[in-house]
Amino acid sequence: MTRVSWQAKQLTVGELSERSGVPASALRFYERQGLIHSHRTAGNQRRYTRDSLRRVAFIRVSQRVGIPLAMIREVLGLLPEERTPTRADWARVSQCWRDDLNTRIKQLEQLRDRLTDCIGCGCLSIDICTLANPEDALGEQGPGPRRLKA
Amino acid sequence: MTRVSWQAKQLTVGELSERSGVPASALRFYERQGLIHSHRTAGNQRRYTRDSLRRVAFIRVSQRVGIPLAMIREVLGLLPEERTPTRADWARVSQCWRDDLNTRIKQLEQLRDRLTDCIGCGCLSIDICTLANPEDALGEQGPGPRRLKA
DNA sequence: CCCGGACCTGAACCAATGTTCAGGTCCGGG
DNA sequence: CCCGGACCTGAACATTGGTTCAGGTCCGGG
Repeated sequence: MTRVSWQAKQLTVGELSERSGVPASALRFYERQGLIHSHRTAGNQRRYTRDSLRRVAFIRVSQRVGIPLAMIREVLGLLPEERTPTRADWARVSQCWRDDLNTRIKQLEQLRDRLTDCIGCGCLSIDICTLANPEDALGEQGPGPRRLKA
Repeated sequence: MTRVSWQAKQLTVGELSERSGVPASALRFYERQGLIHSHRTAGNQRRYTRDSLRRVAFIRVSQRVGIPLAMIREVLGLLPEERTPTRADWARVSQCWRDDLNTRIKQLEQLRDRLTDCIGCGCLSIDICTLANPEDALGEQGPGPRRLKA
């Protein structure tokens, strides 16, 4: 049981892909975007440490919440470099989404509660209705697709 | 007060844009995509009837909920042709999003409740965690950007 | 009747999020 | 040592939801 010989198995792209359910092309893309990292074998092939699994999982979960990759990259940047992140690290990072998540939930609930009223009652005539004029809450953010704003 | 002379004022793109807060370019885009309709003056300029305001409002609200335009177009197709939609019509149509909205809210709540647990406790090691493997609920839908799935 | 501002069209472009492909390299089991 | 499957890169393409631009037309107030 020598320390050195027992290295946690490094994963190839294919393996990480299969384990995470994320296509290898997407993994390479995430890497180009700086969301995950790998080191290379002598033959220039990617090898991932096991915590990449958790990073990838975090990415997908975050995307489900509707967070764009750029923002995910930012909070992933909060994880310690050169040290395998602990549970506390992950908890701290995932805490980042809680407020966002709560805000989103509240917005959707408001929307649900007002949708029928608003559209049904005729106040969806713009100008008045906060549903149709949410600029205050959302603000302009420049061009490009906007996922949860619009 | 002749019937014919009193026509509800038709809106130009610029007016509809200003009233709705939606850029004229977007309105033309929606029209190309079949989400709104106009008729033309002799000089080929667009004129919108007033209920376009409500259509546009509905589109924006729906987008806020995260519905893609294609789906919005479909439910707008449920509105009566050649008759100004009544409140009941609108209510019926907006009913379409309620289930979706409730589902989304439930998913987000679940996500919020499990996020810290899951990531914090280490079960975000994929394979096991329903957060990271939501295929059952979401399913594959082909290529391209996926907004709320991912 | 004229002029400037609003409007028209089609094409090109943007950004996010990936996928696909061509052409070439690596690696491990027999 | 060899072969087929996995991997590499860079470029091109896809999709959603628009914006911007060039080049030309319309329309209404003076």
